[in-house]
Amino acid sequence: MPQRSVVRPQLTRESVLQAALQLADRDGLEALTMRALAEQLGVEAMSIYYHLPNKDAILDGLVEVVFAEIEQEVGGFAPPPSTDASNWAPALRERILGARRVLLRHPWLPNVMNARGASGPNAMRHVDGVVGIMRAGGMSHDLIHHSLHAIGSRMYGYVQELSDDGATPAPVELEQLAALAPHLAAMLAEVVHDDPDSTLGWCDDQTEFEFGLDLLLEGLERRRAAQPT
Amino acid sequence: MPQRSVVRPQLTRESVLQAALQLADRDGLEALTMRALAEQLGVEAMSIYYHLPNKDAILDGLVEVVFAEIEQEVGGFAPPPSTDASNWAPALRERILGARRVLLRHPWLPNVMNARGASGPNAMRHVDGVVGIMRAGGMSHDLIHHSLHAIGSRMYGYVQELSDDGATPAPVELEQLAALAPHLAAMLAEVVHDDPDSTLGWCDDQTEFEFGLDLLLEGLERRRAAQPT
DNA sequence: ACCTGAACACCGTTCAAGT
DNA sequence: ACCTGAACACCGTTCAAGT
Repeated sequence: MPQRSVVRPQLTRESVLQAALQLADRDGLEALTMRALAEQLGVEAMSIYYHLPNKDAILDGLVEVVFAEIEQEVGGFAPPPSTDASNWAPALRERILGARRVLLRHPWLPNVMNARGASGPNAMRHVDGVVGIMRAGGMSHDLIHHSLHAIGSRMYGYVQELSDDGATPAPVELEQLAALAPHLAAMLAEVVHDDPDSTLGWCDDQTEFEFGLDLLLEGLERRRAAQPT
Repeated sequence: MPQRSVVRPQLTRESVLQAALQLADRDGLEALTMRALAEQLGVEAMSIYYHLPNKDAILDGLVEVVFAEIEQEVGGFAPPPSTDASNWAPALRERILGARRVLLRHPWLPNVMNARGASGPNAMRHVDGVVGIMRAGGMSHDLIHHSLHAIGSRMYGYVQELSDDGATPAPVELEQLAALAPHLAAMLAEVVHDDPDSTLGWCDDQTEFEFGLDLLLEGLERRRAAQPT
């Protein structure tokens, strides 16, 4: 007699992730243990493993769930149709502030991304939208690439890097990516093509660091010179 | 007969931190456990607790050890004597790149700072030097304050924020800080004074986020407009 | 197919005990 | 003063077993 299925709906991947999200939002990331999560679900800890292979899979799933929420918040990842050279920056600004509004609801997520990365389809499509906005603004793929590094910590609410893991994608993977994130795939194809040496990690971290740093220093010097004396 | 004191020098706070640094550099942060650290020292795990109260104290100690290394690398935290409005930006650039060179030798440290903060005396004096450079360049305390937020992730090799914990320092603490980090203390005194509402967390995170974001967007727009067509 | 219980190999840490 | 050993309360996870 499946009486208990009346009081406790059904354990699924989705219900586990939903409960994990609530638990982390309420009590923080360190409170998200398999045992605490099971208790919240009214189930034994080991039951979770039937629906998700391990805790890392839960964390990866949470990142994707939140990026789905970001997609809602910004009205879809596609660049606004009217984006051009005159308004790409405000469009990107809105996109990034929208992502930030969501991340402020889940302040523990940047730490998860920092530890586990954010390379699921939703996260990829988010980046794709940002690339699309810059592309519509008339930026070269090379400049877009540098820009992604420069704004990375802002995009993800202060996290490490975009993807040091993002070692050179094999051509096959790049084809798969193109279906999901065409702007991003086009950028990668061009950047990798232009610099074929960079087979292990296609980004020169030092160059990217200095690019972003100089952007900030230039802006600060302008602010300084504009100060009332 | 203290024979073993010949083969194993003496356990001290410093030798524990030195071994912890080596262990983290070699095997990563997740390999730094009390038991593994004890083994590296040729001692039982519990012996460490005689010299340091707990693991958090070890992590805090490591942050300070690395900031001492940064002090060496940049030739002292004091601003170069010749710093003025014409060269403050290159001076700050060198300071930040020097810190980065050290952090690249200890790539696990940003994660420690992210989790534990960096509020020891050496870390404070590092920030003090940065404030001093900007001050010598003729920036107002208010602009310096915004600037610190904007370059925070670069200063610390991509970490969260400067100090959300840095809630309003009590006047007494501020006096103590002045002895260690006079430029920083002067800035805090002025900024807190100007905005007395901000008794809980003297920074408007949203404002600081947008300040840094706009700095980047402006710079990127200039780069875009300068592209060859 | 879905869930459970006992057990294992780890953590950081307390506490009483050794020398 | 300095170090040890056993034990505790946690982790994530394996594996055989239940229904």
